[in-house]
Amino acid sequence: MTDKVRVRFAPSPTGFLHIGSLRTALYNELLAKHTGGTFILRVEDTDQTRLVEGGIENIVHTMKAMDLEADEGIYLNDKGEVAERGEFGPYLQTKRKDKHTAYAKQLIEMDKAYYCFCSAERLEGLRREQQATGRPTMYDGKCRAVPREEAEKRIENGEKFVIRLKLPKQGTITAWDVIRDDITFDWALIDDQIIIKSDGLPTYHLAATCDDHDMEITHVIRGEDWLPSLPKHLFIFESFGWQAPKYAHLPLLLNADHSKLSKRQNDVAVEDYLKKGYLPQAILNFVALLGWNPTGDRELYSHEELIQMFDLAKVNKAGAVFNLEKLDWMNEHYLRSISEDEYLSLVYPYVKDVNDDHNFVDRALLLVRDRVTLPSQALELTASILKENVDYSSANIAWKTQPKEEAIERLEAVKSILSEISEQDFCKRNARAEHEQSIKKLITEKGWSNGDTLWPLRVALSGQDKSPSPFELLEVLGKKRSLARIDSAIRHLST
RNA sequence: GGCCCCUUCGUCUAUCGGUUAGGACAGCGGCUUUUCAAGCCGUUAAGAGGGGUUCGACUCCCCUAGGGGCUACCA
Repeated sequence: MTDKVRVRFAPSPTGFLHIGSLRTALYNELLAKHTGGTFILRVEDTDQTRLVEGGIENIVHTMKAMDLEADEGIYLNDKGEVAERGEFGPYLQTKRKDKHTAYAKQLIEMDKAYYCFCSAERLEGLRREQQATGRPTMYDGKCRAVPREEAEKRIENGEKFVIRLKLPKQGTITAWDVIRDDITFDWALIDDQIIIKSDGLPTYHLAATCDDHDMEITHVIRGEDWLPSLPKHLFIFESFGWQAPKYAHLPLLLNADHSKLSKRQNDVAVEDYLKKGYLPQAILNFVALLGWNPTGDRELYSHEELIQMFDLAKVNKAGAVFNLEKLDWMNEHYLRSISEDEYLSLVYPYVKDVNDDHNFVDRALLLVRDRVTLPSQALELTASILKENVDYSSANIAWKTQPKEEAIERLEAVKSILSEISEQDFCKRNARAEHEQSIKKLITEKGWSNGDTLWPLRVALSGQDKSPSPFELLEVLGKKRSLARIDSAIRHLST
């Protein structure tokens, strides 16, 4: 078989791109790109009750932000409107309703499906009774006995109906999964699944299988939660005499307590992570390695490298806990590997309101770069530098048990050498090295220690027990602010 | 309850019968140091349990246990 790979990501437009769906989409895309195949985006909107306004746009937009774009199917045009491209459309499932209806009728012709007139009440009662007696809850097949002529007459008379699959009642079916190998199911335990709802629209089972066939999908990569319905899907392919695609059921993403990843315990929308400032490449890298790792001794991969190394057969079987600590670490890594300009543009929006001096703000942001995990933290990390009046109430200006008088003496001495430096030299690029040299020279000459001089100086400049070094602060603050802060600290010590 | 899937350090994972069971995050310790980070170095920590198969099992098979998913006119 040299057929080109055709894979699809088929989300429901129920609001946002789920982080688990992101991984499913990514694995689909990786397989397509790895093999030179086609990545298709189809939207499964057959549940009219769960549609969300703008849901499709949001999903496609988020995928694009994550560097995932389909080669075929749904996309957003220049105006940001939902559009589609490709030879196998439509790619919006409800637009394929006529095809689905025709396929369902064909199944009925072939005696692989039947009309069912059972009311919701009867089904509910049946289920309750089965539960009470400890039996598996499934449809009892009552309408299998309704002759087709009678069924068609009832439909003509306007009676509500659905169409169910007429599954075998005995025997087993063995399905093959790329990740899990053979899986055997007992037909007797599988429900006659509804494939056409009373609103005339198909359920997932019919729509997805028929569309996958029509779109010539070669590999279906989806979540493990679909595994139990695989026999029904294979039954449909078999009934039509179609060749089924290869199936790969991905392990689930888990909460810390190992339950299926949920809103209650985690942020599950990709846009939530984007909003917090996680970088797309960090999210992509992190999610890719949840359930798969090409080597095991390396963690950082670009999208391109993931494509090169992807191997569907090597995907794990067990679910993976979605653990933010590693994502944080990756985000820090990527935050430090991008250019200064890129870094600043990510972080600047969070602090732009604090100080009008753009240049000053940028330099402060650069100073805390090694401390930033998420761009949103930039504000608190730079606050003590950027605000004009330093508050010393929460810090000790004197070092350890150092007497106040000594701290004042050291600050006065440092101030006097700093006063000699021109405004321009004071804050020129890399002035920090010269500040360090001259202040350390002073310390040596006087026979002082680093601690009893540098601690008071640093706290004088930052107002914080914990902060960047005094030399860096001097350079970024500039002469005027630095001297003012030293004066202010001395005053604070004197009272 | 029934069916299906899964099971290596706390977490993500490597290992496709022979390894001192490797890496990463987190943790811990150290170096550096005026502080906090960063960085560098080091370190703790794992094959659920029981049977087989085999010269040899984390790896193959069976059982048990535990976890998860599904059990809708939702996907």
